Amino acid sequence: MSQPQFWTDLEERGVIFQKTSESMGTWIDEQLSARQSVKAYCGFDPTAASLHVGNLLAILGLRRLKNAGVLPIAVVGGATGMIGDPSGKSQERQLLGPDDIRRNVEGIRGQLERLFEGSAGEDFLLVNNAEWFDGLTYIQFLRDVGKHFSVNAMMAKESVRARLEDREQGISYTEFSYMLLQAYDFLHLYESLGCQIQCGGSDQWGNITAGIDLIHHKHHGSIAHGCTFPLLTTSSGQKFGKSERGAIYLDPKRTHPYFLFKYFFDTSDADIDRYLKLLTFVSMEEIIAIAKETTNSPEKRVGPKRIALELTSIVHSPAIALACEGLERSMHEDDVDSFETHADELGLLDPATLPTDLDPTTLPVAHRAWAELDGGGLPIIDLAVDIGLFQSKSEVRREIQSGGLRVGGQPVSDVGAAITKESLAGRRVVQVKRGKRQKRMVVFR
RNA sequence: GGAGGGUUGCCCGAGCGGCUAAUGGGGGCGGACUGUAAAUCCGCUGGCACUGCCUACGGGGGUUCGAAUCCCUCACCCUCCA
Repeated sequence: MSQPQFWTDLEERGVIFQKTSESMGTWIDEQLSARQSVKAYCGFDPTAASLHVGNLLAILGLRRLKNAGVLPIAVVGGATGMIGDPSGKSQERQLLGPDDIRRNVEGIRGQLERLFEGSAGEDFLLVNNAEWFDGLTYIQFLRDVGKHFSVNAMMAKESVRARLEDREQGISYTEFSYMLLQAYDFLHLYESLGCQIQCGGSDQWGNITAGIDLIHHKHHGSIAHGCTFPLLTTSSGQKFGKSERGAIYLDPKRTHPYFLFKYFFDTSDADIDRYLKLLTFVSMEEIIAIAKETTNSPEKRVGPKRIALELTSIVHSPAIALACEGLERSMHEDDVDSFETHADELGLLDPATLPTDLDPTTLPVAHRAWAELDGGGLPIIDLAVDIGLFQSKSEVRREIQSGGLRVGGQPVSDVGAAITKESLAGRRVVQVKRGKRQKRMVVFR
């Protein structure tokens, strides 16, 4: 039997890593053609009040299904988040309190509405599994759910086995029980909403199949499907979505949009194709064209630029994406006028509109008082540390000695050099650059 | 309960009385090359008031002119026996 177009596209892009059935796509198609509603859910851990780029693949995966006519359900693990999923974790997890979780769930809601381009309750559903776990007693749970699981089978699951074999870490009974909770989520969604599909990261496979087994046990002849998305890594083996500064959040109050833009803009050639396929809605034809363009004239950097633009648009907005691109170009070319325009668009120019609570070292701009240039001027060695480009003055000295520090495009050769009003030649902005990539615009006012 | 082994810089891992801010590898940063990519080669990689001083080899104490290196003690981890 032939696969429907949308499913073929998913497979071609490599979005589907594992699936419970070869005919999953066809089944979805049949249901939709018969005007049956199809629902698919994916769980999100409320470990922080914001999602991060590591969650994007799953969210966009759900959105692809949504585009095909499936109703997405995002399950926020308000209850299970209090337990901690052992999958993919080598350490026992720290437990979150109910207040933290409640706050985190609220933060995530808004982000999902933006990413699903709709409102919760209509275009997609957002549920918190605390709703059905809070009233459930332990005894009830063991009778209704626990009875259907064999410990022997549970111990064979990869997520558990890895921890059993690790004598240093081990696994607590709490985390061992996690898969039952997630299985129950699926059962509950099946019974209450008729949800028949669960998807998630590839580390969720064991939990997903546990849920399907539970549904089959409770409802003979029922149909439930599951699929996983591939584990996204960078070609250099780094964990996707982690910068040296930590996780990259979708919340602009935690991670400035420009930082997110830059993260994707720095994508290496080897990852371009995969990222375009998995993280954007750019068509396959266009992806092939971009690959060709990258081979022919790599200096245009159409691939990385496209990835950065697409993702910044999806996460924030097309206008912000364009401003980021403009800012990046002006930073690269050290074009002060253009920099001021774009920095202003992003609220980076005026200290009053500057996003607060952000790690200043992740921002492309630093603000200093004009008066600091009085007298002998502002010593570069001090400034370079203050704006977070270096951790110590010794580092700056070494950098100067190896010729990697530039101010206003000019290499600094003297360790004792200072910036003065005269050296700025009437300007109020100057670029301080460490090597080729780390740079910051210093604005004096 | 008994017997051993271990804890070194961001990570791994040498050193086992002075020549050790501490070999080597990884990572990170810079330079060359290039396309704001990757690979490769070269250099740097505790701090400061930087030809010097301070801090550092799990914590504390001691021996010694001098200890990461020897002794005592506390904490944590591992292995074997019961």
